[in-house]
Parts: sequence; C-alpha cells; structure tokens
Amino acid sequence: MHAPTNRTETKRLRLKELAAHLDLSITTVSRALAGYPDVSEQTRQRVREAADAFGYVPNQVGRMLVSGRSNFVGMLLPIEPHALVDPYLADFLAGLAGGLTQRGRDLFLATVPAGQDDLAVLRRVVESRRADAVVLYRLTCEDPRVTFLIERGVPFVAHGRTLASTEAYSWLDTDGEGAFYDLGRRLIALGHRRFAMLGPAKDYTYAFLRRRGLERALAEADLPPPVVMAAPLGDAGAMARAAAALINSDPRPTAVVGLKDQLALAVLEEARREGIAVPQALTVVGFDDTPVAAYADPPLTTFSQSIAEGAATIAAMVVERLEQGEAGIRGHLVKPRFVPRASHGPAPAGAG
Amino acid sequence: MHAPTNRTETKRLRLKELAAHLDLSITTVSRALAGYPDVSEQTRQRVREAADAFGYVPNQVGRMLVSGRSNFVGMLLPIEPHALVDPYLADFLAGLAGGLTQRGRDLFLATVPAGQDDLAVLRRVVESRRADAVVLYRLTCEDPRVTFLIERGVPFVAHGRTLASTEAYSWLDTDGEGAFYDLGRRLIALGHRRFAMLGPAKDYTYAFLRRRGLERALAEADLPPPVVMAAPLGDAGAMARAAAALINSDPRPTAVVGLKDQLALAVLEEARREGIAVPQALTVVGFDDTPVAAYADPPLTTFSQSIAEGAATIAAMVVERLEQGEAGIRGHLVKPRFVPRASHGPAPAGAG
DNA sequence: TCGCTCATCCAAAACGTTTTGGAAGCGTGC
DNA sequence: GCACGCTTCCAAAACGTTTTGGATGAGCGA
Repeated sequence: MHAPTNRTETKRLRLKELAAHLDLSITTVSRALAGYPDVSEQTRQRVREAADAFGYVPNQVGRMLVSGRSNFVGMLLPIEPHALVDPYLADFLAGLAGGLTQRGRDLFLATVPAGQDDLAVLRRVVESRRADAVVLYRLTCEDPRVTFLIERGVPFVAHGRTLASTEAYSWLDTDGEGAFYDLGRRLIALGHRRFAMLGPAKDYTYAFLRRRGLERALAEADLPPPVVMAAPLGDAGAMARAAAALINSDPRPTAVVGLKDQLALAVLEEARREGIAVPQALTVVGFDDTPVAAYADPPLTTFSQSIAEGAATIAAMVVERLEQGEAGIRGHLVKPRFVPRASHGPAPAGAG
Repeated sequence: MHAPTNRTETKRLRLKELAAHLDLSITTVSRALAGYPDVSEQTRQRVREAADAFGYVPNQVGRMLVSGRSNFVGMLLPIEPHALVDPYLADFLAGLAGGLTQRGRDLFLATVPAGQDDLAVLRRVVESRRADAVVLYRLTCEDPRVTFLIERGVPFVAHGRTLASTEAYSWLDTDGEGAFYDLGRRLIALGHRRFAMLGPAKDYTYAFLRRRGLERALAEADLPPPVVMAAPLGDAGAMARAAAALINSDPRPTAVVGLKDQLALAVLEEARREGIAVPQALTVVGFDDTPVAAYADPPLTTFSQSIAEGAATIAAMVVERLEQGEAGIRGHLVKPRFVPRASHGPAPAGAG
C-alpha cells in the first residue's frame, strides 16, 4: 500500500517497436492499420490485435510532417483587457469544437495579446503549419484579415462578413439587416416616429448592416434616420454615458434599439435611473437574446439566434472548404428569430 | 484591375531554401536564428535580414517532431447535448488561452462527443503527442481522469480537485467549503434554523465540499443538517421540480442555498410562482455571481470568483509543471468574495 | 615549421510516420 | 522449363527541423 513514488513513465510505443515485435516491417504495420489491400487478412488481424493490446496510438506529429496537414483549425481570440468576453463565445466555441471533432479535426485557440497585431498572429498560426484553416469572427466592414487570408490562399470561414468580395470566401452571418428592417416597420406600425440607435464603437460589419436595415425602413416611411451613438462594448461607464446622451437628446426618441443586448440593457438602466417608463414612454429593443435579457426589468425584447447551431454549421463549412478547395466556398445567411417581450410597445400618445 | 483569379499559392519558404539562397548550410541558418554563439555576428545579421525579408516562419511540425514537444496544452470540453454551456466557460477559456500564449504555448480544445468515453479521448490527445499537458475542469470526488493522468505521468492542472491525493497533482480551486461555512454562520446569526440545499446531480467535488462547509456550520450550532436535493444542471424542468420540492418540504426551510447561481435562480423562480416573498419569507443564496444574478428579482446574494484570473493562474501553473516536472506541483485555494444582495435576510419571525 | 587553440561552419543523424517503387514467392498456362 | 501475373511484403525516401560530432582554416607561440 505504498504511494507510487516514481511515475510509470510509460515509454510510448512507436511503430518501429510494434513492427519489431511482430517481425514485420514498419511499412506493413502502417499499411495494415490503414487498411490497405496489399496486406493479407491474416496479417492485418495480427497487427490490429497487437496494436490494441499494446495500446498503440500513432504519433500525430509524424503524420503531420509527412501529410503536410495538421488537422487543426485555428481560431483567433482577441483578448481585450478589461472588456468582458462575449458570453455567447462559450456556446460558439463548444459548437465549433464539437463540429470539428465530429469531422476528425480539432480546434486550436490562438489569442492575440493586447497591443499585438492581428495579422502577425494570424500569419504565424498559418505559416507555422499548425493550422490548416482558420475561423474568423467579428468582422469589420473591410477586414484586413480577410484580404490577407484570401491573398495567401488560406482556407477560412468567417462568422460575419465584410461588405465587399463576399463571393471569395466562406462565411456565415445573421441577417441583421433584414431583422432590423422588419423591426423598423414593426415599430413604425406601432406609431413610432423618432428612433435612436446605440452601437459598438468599432467598425463591425453587423453594426453597419443592422443600421442600414433600420434606416431603410425609416426611409421608406419618409421618416428621418435614427440618431446614432456608439460606445465601446464592455466599458460599462461609456455605455451608460452614451445611453444617457441618447435618451436625453431633444426631442427624445420614442424607440431606442441597441445593436446588442448589452447596449439595450444599458439604455434600460439609464431609463430607470431617469424615471422614464419602459415601454410606456420609451421602447427599447436589443439583439442576441443573452441570458440576462429575459431577466431584465422589463424583460427585453430582442432577437435570438442559435449560436451553437451556427458554430456547428461553420465547422461543417470549414471542412467542406478544406476538402473541396475553392469549390467549397459558401455563404450562409441565417434569419434571427424575433423575441417580443415587455420592453417595446406603442409609441406614447402625443409623441411626434 | 482584374480580380485575382488564381490564388497566389505562396509556396512556403523552408529552411533549406533560405540556406541555399544565403549559400550557407541549413545548420548554420538554424543556429543563427536560434542565437547560438558559434555563428559569427556578421553571418547572423545576414541570416536575420534574409529571414525577415522572405518572411520565413519555421514549420512548427518539424520542430515538434525533433523536440518531442508540441507546445500545446489540451483541454477537454464535455459536450452535453441540450445542456447549456456554462457561461463562465468563455472567461475561463479566454483567460487560459491568453495566459498560455503569454508563455509561448497554445490551447487545444478537444471535445468529448456525447456517449464517448472521457478517458479514451484524453488518452488519444496525450498519446498522439498533440498536447504536452492537459487542463481538467469540473472534477468529481474520485475523478478517474486524475488517476489516469497521474498513472501515466502526464502533466496536468485541474480546476477543482478530487477528495484524495491532492498532493500528487497541481490544482486550483475555490474555497467553497470555507465560503459555505461562513455563509452558514452568517445565516444562523440572522436567525435561520431550517436549511435546504439544491445541488447538481453529478458527483462534483465542489458540491461535496460546499455541502460539508454548510453542514459543519449547522452542526456547530447544534442544528439539523440541511435538506438536500439534486438536479441535473442545464435541465430547466428538472431544476424547477427540485426547487419546488425543496420549497414545499414540511416544515418549510427558511433558507435555501443553491450550489450554483442557476440553481438558486430556479428556487427564486419557484418562490415567485408560489407567492413566497424573498427574502421576507425565504432566504435564497447562490454561488458564482453569473451576470444574471444581479438582474434577478430580487437581486441574488451570491459569491463571486474571478474566473479569468483563476484561468490565468492555471496557465502559469501548467507551464510551471511542464518546466519543473513534479517539483512544479502546486495546489491553490482561492477565497471567493461574498456578494450580499437582496435575496437574503433575517429569518421570518416565528419560524423555528 | 609544427602543434595548439579558437572561431566558424557543415554533413549527417534523428524525430515517427506515409508513400514509392520494387522484390520475393508462388501458382498457372503453354 | 519458362514467362507471366498475383499476392504479400519491404527498404528507402521524404516531410522540416534541431543537434551531434566533427572539419576547416586562421592566428599564434615555440
């Protein structure tokens, strides 16, 4: 009953040793395990049994070297200090990793240290041959990473998209433009005339598109475009100030849409602080249906999209792109689901 | 102004070609870049410049093969179908990946497909040489993964710990036992006498320890142990039923502690449904301080722990373990912070 | 001139696998 | 007895790097 003092240090079994033990060449053992037809059924059996018995697991690194592929898919994770990580990222990663595993690949997470260049990291990941393909997320309108990867011929799939050249790469995006167009029409039908919008500070494409959708709805109804403000995501103070500024703009908007739930929640918070009743005096709508949305006071009207499902689709798209080359390039637009809750309603009477 | 029809297909530059171009041997180029002293300062300069000019990035796979290390740290991600991914996982992964990157390693996410064996996946990850070390999370009291890894001599760090042999591996855990002991005393001082506890269905160590902490506080005050129920995390229906059963146990407890916020929130929900006032008639406390906790009605009293910070520490511990072998084994206990909000209060008068 | 040290460079082996291009053995048809 | 084809196996090369164990030549003291 002694504690194990020295670890077993199981010297891992290599193909060479397995072959020696079987009195076969490593070629034959390799081909037997790979199921090639030029090894007799009897030998194959013998090899399989020995491999199982010894618990032989092929060294992937050796394989990588000769095949030139790593079977890894890389994903870049920007680490912004003090900014909260998007809660939906967990679902996304789980879905992506799960989908990749299903297809015999694995996910490799590369972070971009604060102050470092996205592109440098991206380049290192790809050219060091540690990843066969890359998943990008949170694209900007003219994302330099996209042009870089296209130029180098690196297979990748984007969650989100750029404004131009969307034919040249695979992407999956939520139809935020359509959603916000519909939302605009819906709110106009409820009598709203003065709109405001709170977006992220960075030039994300989704922000541009959602805004364009809303503006199109307003333009079609001959209404003026929304008042727009931006705040850095994750910076609670800045978001609160921006929300306050929006609410207090003169004349006060009757509907404020947040481009993400976090932003809409900041608006809700400010409205409560200022004693503005939601939704009687102010309609607030968000996007994402984060877990807190349902718990907000009042529960936040928003749009829902299944992140995990989208991530699984992206996994499939990556593999398709890898296996079919440029013929595997696809674009997917996913329609989000409107989740009406209690934070929106008819425009206050007498407004406008 | 043509669109690029054929991708540039930049044939990646190898050490051999760089050497040929410089009229040097690959040995010298390799050693020049690595900074060995047996290459003249002049040559080193020349090599460095050429490498920069050509954008030479060493093929990591070649390195891995010869060094026997991959510089990857693996993490197992159990994918439970239909169960929500823990929201804190995103912070954890971001912190871990960031900390590893800082130290020259990368994170490799391996999922365990539903129905597959944890151990089989773990074994494959480690023995295929794709990861030098592993991070485990959500440990059970006698976690088989721990014994497996110790037996094989694989370096790993656990987030959480087992009950026994905690000297034999590195771990970082929240002091849930201490926290719940303190909580018990605090609530007893507020007049509570009848306690209940809602935990996860699985045999997680944190559940055992938190319960033990609470029970110790009750025993010291000569109070009976808490009524305990368990529900599978992520299954909303089951959690609601368990919460209802707890609330309706006779005599009704005056304080219910949830082992995680999700469970406490389920209790809150049931209390509202049954018209039981919180905290006047019932005290509810959670653990984790998830984002929704602050938004709950009433805002949930809970415990907070900085996940990202813990993850960064784990990253440091992994590297320490890798570099110092068994001498690098450490155990860290982190004290969570009590976050009093509005869901707890004095026991109702006349109770007990 | 010889022998020694030092600075600088390099050929070859090694890491563990897959793949290429045969080779050996055996039966078969003529 | 020979050419041929088929089955089964294998040696060697290749993948891209690091490391080992010299080799080469210059400088220098004797």
